[in-house]
Amino acid sequence: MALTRRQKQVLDFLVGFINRQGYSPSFEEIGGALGVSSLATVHKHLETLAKKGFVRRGYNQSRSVEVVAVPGTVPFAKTALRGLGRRATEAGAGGRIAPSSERAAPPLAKLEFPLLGRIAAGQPVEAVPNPEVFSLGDFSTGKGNIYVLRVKGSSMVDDHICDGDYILVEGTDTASNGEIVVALIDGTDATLKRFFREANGKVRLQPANAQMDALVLSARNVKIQGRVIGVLRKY
Amino acid sequence: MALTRRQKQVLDFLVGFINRQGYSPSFEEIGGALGVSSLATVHKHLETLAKKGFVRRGYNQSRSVEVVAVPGTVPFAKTALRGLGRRATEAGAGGRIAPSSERAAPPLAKLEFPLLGRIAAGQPVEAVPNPEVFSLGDFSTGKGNIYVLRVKGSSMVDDHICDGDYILVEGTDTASNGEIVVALIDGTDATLKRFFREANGKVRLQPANAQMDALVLSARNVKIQGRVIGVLRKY
DNA sequence: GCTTTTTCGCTTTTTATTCGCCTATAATTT
DNA sequence: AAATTATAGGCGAATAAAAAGCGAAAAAGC
Repeated sequence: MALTRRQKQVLDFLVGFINRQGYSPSFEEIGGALGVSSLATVHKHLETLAKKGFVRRGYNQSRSVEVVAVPGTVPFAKTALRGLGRRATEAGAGGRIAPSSERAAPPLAKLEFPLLGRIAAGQPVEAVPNPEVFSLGDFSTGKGNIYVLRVKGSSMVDDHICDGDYILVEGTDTASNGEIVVALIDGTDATLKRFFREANGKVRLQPANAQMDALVLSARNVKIQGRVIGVLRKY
Repeated sequence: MALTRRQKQVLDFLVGFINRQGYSPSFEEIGGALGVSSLATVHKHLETLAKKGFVRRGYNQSRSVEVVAVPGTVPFAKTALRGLGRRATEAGAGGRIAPSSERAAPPLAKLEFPLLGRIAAGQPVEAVPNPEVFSLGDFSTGKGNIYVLRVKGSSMVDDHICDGDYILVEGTDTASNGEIVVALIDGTDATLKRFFREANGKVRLQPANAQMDALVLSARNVKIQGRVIGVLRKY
């Protein structure tokens, strides 16, 4: 069943609120956010959303709204199938990734978004016939433990990795030439650089920043901690 | 059954609108976009599309159009059920096309990764005590529909958005000065630029690329389709 | 006792339906 | 060839229904 504009606005607010706060808003908060002064109206909206199956809540229970579905991509193809098969590997291989697994999962973190097409100059974005789905699962390589780091500093700007960006790192202790790695120097300093193996047991850690010089070090002083498999940026 | 040119135009508009807004357009909006002034005509188009099986909607229900098929699209069951575990049964109950709204509860797999800390030069990465998690849900703003586009071309490189990157877009028809937007020019060309409102009803669409010039256009020729809220890159 | 949700009428706004009529174009019949 | 019929596309206006809104009072939960 489809949503009206207003219903979609309500649902969007719920998703956002719950994702940010970790709990459901009260009727008054919902009304406030949407410019609705009557709780009756809010109530009606929630009932409709529940009837349509996007939301679930307990009768007479405060702040009990859970979002159970989000209207997705138009001609439902391939959705929801990506990135799931590999989970087991990732969870099992890791071990040292911290307690995130013990945390209660939020009712619905929106993990996937429709990939509608390409943007440049040319066709309108309308009418992409077969939207795929983009999800964080697409980053899983199946090879190692994956974690996120926040980038500080601008040693990789020329590679378009900026201060404040998040990098997705796959834990590994080896790397190929040219890969961007998280490396530990002398067991104490972690750094983000491009990795190159040089002659006679040396490695070169090359920043992507014209202002900075490469580090050439003896291989035994450098421990690869992981390689960068993705970049995420929030505005 | 095949579509006429006009019918295809209507369907294309519906697909685009629903993907971008997350809800169905009203008859008036459809008419407006296609240059049709009579609601009767819109109504007739939707009836034909429904009769031909491309669209489904409820009698007398506002904004209830759902697109169930797009010519050139392989139906869900044929493409998707390949090499999957329990998800297959869950998602494809009966093998029919599941309308997005009926999609079952959120995938339990949590596509979240621990946010271990900051990387620059300093502490080793291991030792961060209390990792937060990073998930795509963090991008939900609560304000609009979110979708992903793939970037083609380098009009935004100076803002570190590169060819091949994915951008997360929040569907909206307004924007503030300086925001990166997806804009539709003259109803035909979609483009990615920074948005600035100029004097006397003009807007400036500013690429972030020293080689390119800004476009200054009359506001009515520019339709904002969304604003960029994030960037994703895979290596 | 205090906060939050439910329910009741009732009003307004938004949106869909339907009716009659018009014009092209393509296909069929005379 | 001319006349006829069918079909797609179109117009505007009247009508009807669903969606969205209000305030206040009752009920339920903590």
